Amino acid sequence: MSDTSNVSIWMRPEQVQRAGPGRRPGYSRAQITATAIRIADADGLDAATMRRIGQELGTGAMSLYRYVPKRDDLIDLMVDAVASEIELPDRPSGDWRADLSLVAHQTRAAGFRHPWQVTLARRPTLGPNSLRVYDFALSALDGFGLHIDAMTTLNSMVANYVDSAVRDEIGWLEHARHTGMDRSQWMTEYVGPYVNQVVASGKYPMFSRNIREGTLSHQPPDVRFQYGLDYVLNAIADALPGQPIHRAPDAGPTTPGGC
Amino acid sequence: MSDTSNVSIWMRPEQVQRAGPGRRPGYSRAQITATAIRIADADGLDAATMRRIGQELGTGAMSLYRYVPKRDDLIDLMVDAVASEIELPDRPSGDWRADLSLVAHQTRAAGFRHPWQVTLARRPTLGPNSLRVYDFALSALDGFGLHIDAMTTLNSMVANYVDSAVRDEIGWLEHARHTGMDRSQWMTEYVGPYVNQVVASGKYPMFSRNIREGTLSHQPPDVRFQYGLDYVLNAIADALPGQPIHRAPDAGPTTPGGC
DNA sequence: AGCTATTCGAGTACGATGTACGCAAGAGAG
DNA sequence: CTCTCTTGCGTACATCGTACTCGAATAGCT
Repeated sequence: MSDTSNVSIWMRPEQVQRAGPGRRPGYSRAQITATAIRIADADGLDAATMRRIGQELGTGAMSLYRYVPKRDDLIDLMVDAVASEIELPDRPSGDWRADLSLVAHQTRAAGFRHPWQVTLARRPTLGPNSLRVYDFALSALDGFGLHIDAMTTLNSMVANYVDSAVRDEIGWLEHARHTGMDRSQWMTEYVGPYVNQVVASGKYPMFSRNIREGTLSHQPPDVRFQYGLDYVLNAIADALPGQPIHRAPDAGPTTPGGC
Repeated sequence: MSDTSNVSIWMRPEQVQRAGPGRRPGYSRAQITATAIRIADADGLDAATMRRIGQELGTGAMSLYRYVPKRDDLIDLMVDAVASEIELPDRPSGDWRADLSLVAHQTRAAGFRHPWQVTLARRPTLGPNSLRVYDFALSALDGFGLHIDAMTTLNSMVANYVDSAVRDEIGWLEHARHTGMDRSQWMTEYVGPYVNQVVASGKYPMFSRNIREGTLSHQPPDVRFQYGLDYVLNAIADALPGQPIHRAPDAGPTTPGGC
C-alpha cells in the first residue's frame, strides 16, 4: 500500500477481511479518516499532518501509509466522509425545489461542521457518498424533458452557489487560524482602514455603494444564504419548461434591504 | 518591511520614491510579482517558492522580504496583477448582457493564461485591479431599479460560474503537475476504470446517464463555457425587472446535444 | 572629504512538512 | 518450529517559509 499509487483511491479499497499469513492490521482507513477530520475541524486542515494524525492514534506517521497511499488521497477520503453526513431520502420527493433546497442546506450544514472543506480547490470527488448526493440532485431535475446536459448545468448552478456562499461565510476561519486574528479584528485592523480609504477615494462607486447601502453583509448568515439561494432556484424555475407550480410564491426573492 | 505585517498589503504600498539616506532598492515589487507569475505560469504556483523567485532575479530568497511581508501577500499581489490584464472600457456600454459577457470571457482568458490562479481558495482580493473589475460588472447591472444587494447577488452568480467553469477546465493542470499524468492519462488510467465500474454497478443512474448521454464534456471548451454562461445570463435577464430587450434571442440556451 | 544615520542584500539557521527506505515484530500455514 | 507474508515504525532526506544577523551601500550634514 505504501507504493506510489497510480490509480484513484477509490480503486484501491481497503481489504477489510484478509485471509492468509501476516500480521493483522491494527488500524483502519475509517479510523484514520475520522481522526484526520477531527483534527482538521479543530485546528484546520494544515494541522492534520501525518505526524499529528499518527500521534492522536498512538502511532507514528509512517504507519498511516499502510492504509493510505498519499496525503492527498486521505483528503479525498475526508471529503467523501463529509458527504456521507448529508442526509437525503432514497429518492427525490417530486418537488424539485424542496429537494434541491434540501441538498443545499444539508451541504451548507456539513460545510459548517467541517470548515476546512470549503478551502479546498479540488477536482470533483468521485467517492460513493459524493456520487449519492450528485445523483439525488440530478434526479430531482429529471422528468421535465430536459437534456442531461441542461440538468447538469442547472445543478452546477446550485452547487456553485452553495460552494461559494459557504466559502464566503467560512473562508475566514482558516485565514483567521493562519494569522491569529478573528473576524472583527480582520475587519477593523486588517482591511477596515483600507476599505475606508477606498470608499473615500471615490474611484469605485459601486463598491462604495455596497459598503454604504448593502445590507446583506449585516444580515444573519441564514438569511443571507437563503436570499441568494432563492435567486438561483428561481433561475432554475425559469429554465424548466412549463412548471410554474414549484416556483416561489413571490415574484422575486425577498429583499432584506427593503426595496 | 520584513517585520510581521499586521495590516493588509494594500495598506503598505511600495515607497517608490524615497528621500533620505540609505541604500537604493535594487528590485521592485512589480518586478518580483512579475517573476513569480512567470514561474507559476510555467511550473505551477508551488514552484514559485521564495528561493526560486530570488534565483531567477539573481538574488537570494531573503532579499525579497524587503519588498513583500509574506508569501501570502505576494500571492495577493499576483492575483491583482492578473486582474490588471482584464481589459474593460472605462464604463459599461449600456448593454448589460454584453458587458457581463465581456467580463466573463476576459476573466476566463486571464484564468487560462495563469492556471494557478483558479486553484486558489482565498478571501476576495481587494487590490485596485480587482476592485476595478468588480465595479465595472456591478455598474452594468445598475439603473434597473434593483437594490444593491440584488445586484451583488446577480453579479456573484456570474462570477461563481466563471470561477467554477474555469476551475473545471484547468484544475487538472495543477493536478497533472503534481502527479505527472496528463488529462488523457488521468481519464484512462486514474479514474477511467473506476468510472466504468461505477456505471456498471447501476447504483448511480444519473451519473451513469451523464457519462453515456452527456455531450458537454466532449464539446470544445469554448462551446461548453458559453452554454453554461447563457444559462446564467438568462437567469439574470429573468431577474431584471421588465427589460426583455437584452435577453438572448432564443428561448433557452443552445443545446449542443440536440434536444 | 569624511562622518553618520539609515536602508538594502543576503548568508545562515530553525522548525516544519510529506514521504522513501529498511528492518523488526507479529501471525497464519506447513 | 519454520517459513512467508504483513504490519509497525524509527530514521533520514529534500524542501518549504522565514527569523535573525551583519556587512555593504548611500544621502545629507559638518
